Amino acid sequence: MSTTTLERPDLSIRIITIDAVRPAPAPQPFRPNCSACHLRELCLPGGMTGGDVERLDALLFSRRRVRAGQVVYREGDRFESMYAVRSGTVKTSLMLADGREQVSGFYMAGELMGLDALAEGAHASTATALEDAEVCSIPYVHLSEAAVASTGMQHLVVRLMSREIVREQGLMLLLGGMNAEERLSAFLLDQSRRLDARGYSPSEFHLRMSRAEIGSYLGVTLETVSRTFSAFHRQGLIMVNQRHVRIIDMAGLAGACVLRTH
Amino acid sequence: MSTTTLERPDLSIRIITIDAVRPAPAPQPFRPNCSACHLRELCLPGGMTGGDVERLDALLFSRRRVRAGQVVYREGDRFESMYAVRSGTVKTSLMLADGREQVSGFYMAGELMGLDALAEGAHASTATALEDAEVCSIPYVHLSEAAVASTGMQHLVVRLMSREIVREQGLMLLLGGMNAEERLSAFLLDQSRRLDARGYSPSEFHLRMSRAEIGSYLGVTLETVSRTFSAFHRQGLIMVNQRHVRIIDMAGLAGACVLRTH
DNA sequence: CGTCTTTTTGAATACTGTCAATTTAAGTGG
DNA sequence: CCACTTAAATTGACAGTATTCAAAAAGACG
Repeated sequence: MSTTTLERPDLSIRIITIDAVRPAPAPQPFRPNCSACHLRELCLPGGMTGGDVERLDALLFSRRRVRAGQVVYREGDRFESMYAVRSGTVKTSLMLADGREQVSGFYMAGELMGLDALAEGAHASTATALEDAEVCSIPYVHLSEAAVASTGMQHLVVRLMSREIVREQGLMLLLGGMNAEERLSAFLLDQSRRLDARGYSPSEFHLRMSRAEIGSYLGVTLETVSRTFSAFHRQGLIMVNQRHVRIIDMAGLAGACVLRTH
Repeated sequence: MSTTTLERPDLSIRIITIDAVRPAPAPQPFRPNCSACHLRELCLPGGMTGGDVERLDALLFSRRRVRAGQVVYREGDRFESMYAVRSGTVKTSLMLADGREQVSGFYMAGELMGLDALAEGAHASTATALEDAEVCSIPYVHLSEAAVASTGMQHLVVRLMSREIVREQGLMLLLGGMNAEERLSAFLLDQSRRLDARGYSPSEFHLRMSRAEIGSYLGVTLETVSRTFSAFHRQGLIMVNQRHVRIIDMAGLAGACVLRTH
């Protein structure tokens, strides 16, 4: 097979800081505020009025660096904060009875994690950074207090949770009624759309997750993921080299996503 | 195959009322109150303090009868109310691009539907009664106003939504990593547990949904559902005759539910 | 009682998982 | 910088499971 050459405009540069040799320090004293954040439109404050954004700023978020492979929160941890991804990519996963890992989501800049924790007061999944990342920690007690004062804040929380419910419904459809090609094309189109919304190229990107993680998320084996990538390549829909993907035929890929007759 | 005879303690009696021949009347003037409802513990008020239950009573719920096959709300309808099932069974489903129906949930007495509507202000699924049923309609504007006054009410909504997220996560695990036998045993055990919580027999019950609906929900074909029922019968785990199920070996059925190695 | 729907069952096919080997990339230490 | 080790991805062969197509049986309903 010919070696596919792709530009790599999105390779992250690992910044080796002093932190790497010091023992892990306490959360950094960063006090980011939402009104100045470049993710304003995508993240929590999206669609909020000025007054409510100021209320968000008053919640004393803290920002935390997470290195590739490190955990943001762990399944079973007492619920204290929700987390917004500021940079990098994070996966959430559940540990199954037999010790295997089931990936339940991938989160990009501006997306919120940890909404499944409110039911039981403990996190229902584990969040792990797939690359060096930054997350904003949103203390729930503060958010909850703010919601008492402002209906805008109440609706914010409710809308975010409802959005998560709808997201999971989409995944259920995918897992319930699609074959391997449909699953992978839906996955690639979803990635493309979300990267596009963040100002990256929708047609050429670098996947931050392994074949095994994609497979777990999509409910197929890593071998099937790999084979399906190759099949798309042969069909001229994409160019793929390891984790680098270039979508050649966006419409064709969308066509592969039509639900099968079942 | 031998005909399995089962008692049917749960056959519903169709009450034919005058309503059946009159044109559909406006929602009945029932003003049920939560504090007197026998579903108090299972439903919205579960775990609430006296004051908050009184606030629920003040929300002016209305109760509505729904006949088998009728729709409670439809995908795309503007979101005005959430619904609690008071009696009967309701399914929620989504219409796929190719016209097929994908079942996303089954709801019993005390369970809440319509939480997926808050994100977009429109219902994301259609709720259809599987048998004659009664639902309580909970106007969201009233609930929202009550939440302004009471943190207890705020937490109620948030907890309910989080619970729905966790429910869907469980379904994702099922769809993502289980084979047909594991799916059906998980389904039967879930039905058993929920019927048990409502005071019905956990070991013998009447399914209100068709094989096709079960299959859609579990992500397999109706033929596979039927075959798997027969297989469980042969294995001595259950007795099954059409929609009547008696669980013979609860532990054995739970054993069939262990996640496969994948 | 006949019609329609639902359920069951069979046979053949297609798809995906499993096992195994190879290739490629990435990381480590001399 | 290179050899070595480890991990990730690809590919092939085969087996197993679920789907598809088809037909028959059992209920439901007017």
